[in-house]
Amino acid sequence: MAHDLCEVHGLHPEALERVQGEMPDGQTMLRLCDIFKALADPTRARILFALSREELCVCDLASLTGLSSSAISHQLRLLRANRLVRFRREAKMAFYSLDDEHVRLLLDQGLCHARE
Amino acid sequence: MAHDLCEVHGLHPEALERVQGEMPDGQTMLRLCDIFKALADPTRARILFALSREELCVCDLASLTGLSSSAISHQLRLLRANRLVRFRREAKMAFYSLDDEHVRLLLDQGLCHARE
DNA sequence: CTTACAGTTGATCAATTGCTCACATGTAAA
DNA sequence: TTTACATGTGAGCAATTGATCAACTGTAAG
Repeated sequence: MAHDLCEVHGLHPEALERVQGEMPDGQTMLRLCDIFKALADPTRARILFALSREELCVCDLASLTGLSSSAISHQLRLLRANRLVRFRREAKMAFYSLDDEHVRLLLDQGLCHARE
Repeated sequence: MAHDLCEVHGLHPEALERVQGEMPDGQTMLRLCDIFKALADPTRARILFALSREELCVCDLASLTGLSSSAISHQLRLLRANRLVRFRREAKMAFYSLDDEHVRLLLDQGLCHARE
């Protein structure tokens, strides 16, 4: 017996208990991952970077990325669902922009790290 | 003709040009996405959060997450490949910790946003 | 040497994901 | 009203991903 004891209790129970106490709850963790997931795709990262500089419509973003406006629309839907972008309608067009200053901060911080 | 003109040139060429000028190059973008990808999974997010508080071994992380040490080892390999964690060997154990203060900042910033 | 065990690794498989395609919606010019 | 066109949406498909399983490695106690 005593098999897998390590994986059940861990080798450093005191340290584990400290970490457990501060660990965010499951829902917060999922929300956190959703935010990072939104930033974790080249297309969406380009979209968000562009919107951090200018308010743009779907066509602009399609042109910028070289993808179809359908593809962009799908991604914007996801970004809207995560409340990372908001939009306003004007005639036929939909103008998108960042919903939150936090997003810009995350992007810039990530870029800073990406460039070492 | 003049079909798809929108998707070729965009509707706001001046704005597009401004954004294009500041857009990070492809390699930087991929690196950026790799970093965010590493943070975009609940298991890895938990691992990174834990390591942001304590130096821990694979067993500890397995116990913390309820996953096999194999699963954890796979994820740590990925995190190592992205230079987000480093480790030192001591007898049979491998102690992991965050490789970079930037990671802790990104995590905390993300959490701040996740909690609104 | 033998055993135990922390850790690593490659194969595999189900689930997720990002795009395309075809079609629907809504607005405005002709 | 007809037409053009910016945008949104559901289905489908190929590629990616995260876990499990079954090995294997290396270290240290007996």
